[in-house]
Amino acid sequence: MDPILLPLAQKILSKYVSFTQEELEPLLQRVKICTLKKNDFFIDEGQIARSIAFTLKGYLRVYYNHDGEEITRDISPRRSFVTALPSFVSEKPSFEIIKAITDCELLTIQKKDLNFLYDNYPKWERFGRLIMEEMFVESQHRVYSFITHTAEDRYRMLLKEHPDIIREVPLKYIADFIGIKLPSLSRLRKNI
Amino acid sequence: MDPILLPLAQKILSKYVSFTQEELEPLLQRVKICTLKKNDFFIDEGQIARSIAFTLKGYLRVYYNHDGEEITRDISPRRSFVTALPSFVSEKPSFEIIKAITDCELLTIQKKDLNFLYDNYPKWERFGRLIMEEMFVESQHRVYSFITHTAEDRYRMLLKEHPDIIREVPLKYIADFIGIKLPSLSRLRKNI
DNA sequence: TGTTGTTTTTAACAAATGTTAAACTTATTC
DNA sequence: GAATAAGTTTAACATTTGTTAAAAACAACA
Repeated sequence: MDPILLPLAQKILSKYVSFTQEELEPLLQRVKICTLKKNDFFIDEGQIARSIAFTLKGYLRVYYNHDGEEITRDISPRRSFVTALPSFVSEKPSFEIIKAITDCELLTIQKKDLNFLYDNYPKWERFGRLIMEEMFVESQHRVYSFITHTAEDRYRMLLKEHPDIIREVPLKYIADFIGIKLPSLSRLRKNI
Repeated sequence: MDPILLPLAQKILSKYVSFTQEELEPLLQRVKICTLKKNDFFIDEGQIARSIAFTLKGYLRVYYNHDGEEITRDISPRRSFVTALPSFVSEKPSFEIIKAITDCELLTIQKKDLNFLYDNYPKWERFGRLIMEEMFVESQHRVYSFITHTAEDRYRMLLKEHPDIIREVPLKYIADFIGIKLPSLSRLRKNI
């Protein structure tokens, strides 16, 4: 295990539950660093999502095929947890596809290893619950943004909260992410 | 504690984690039945969301005030978990308001009691995690529906999955829920 | 440098949704 | 049951977004 991971893991995790160095051991033994080249798949369609990733570098795109079109649901910012959750939870083939937009560096853990942690360490189960709560709140926030705001508002918000995404991710994916088509996004950008 | 609750609780919960009668005791001691009249608040703006509800009868609406308008994010179907999660998680005043659309009967549990269960029974912590995972998947599903489908599709889907909601909930809330204004919804309905 | 492929913008027209206000329908209340 | 309130539809017009295809800008690479 890369020794550089210890302080990193402590920093990331301390937001949710504080772990001693010892308590982190079971995680550090199970976590792997995974690098992806641009356009590599983290999870392909029909695969079962057996692991969850935390992004260290680069951007992933979560999308699915619908009537021959790729519909992008999410663009992972740095330092966020990513998986095809419906497949991860149900252990059924994934309709969602996760692909590297740029070269990526990820921390990953297998579901079976995560379950081992859940089964044997209550603190890790708690961590899992808190992560899910946070992701759920974030997802609700996104639902609000569709109901409350115009596409232009959503673009401005993204620009403000994740300027790095707008710099580094092709606009066609960003258009999808804010729920409009590419030419409409181009139009908006003229007013900004 | 109402003795009718035991089989009910077992049925609801067994979907996630199976509990023996004994294991259910700590929950049953803490859960309360709460009835609301139409237009009563379950959580009002500025209040801290100290409890979570499970709907037995009736419909709740989750909304917030934005520029003098009420923006409805969610209409709770029967048998679902409802709270103002950002406030519930952070213990800060809620911007979300939860109000009874019809007379309601709810099962509720206080956050402090839930935390007691989490702290003392690993099975309950697991239950909490699984619920959050499910709610998160459901919320992602909703994000997809905004990105992928037209307002008409969303209305048809609601009609198919929750015809009871369309029967019993005023259309102005439903319009909000599917992300359009009331007159637009009326127009759609003509084609259906 | 030139070539190729990708990304982004633009334009013209079509379709969907918003806005406002009035008319209509259905509940509720006295 | 008349009066009032609440909920829904309609219409006319404004605005936003979609669709398609072409042009322009940019990047990657031989």
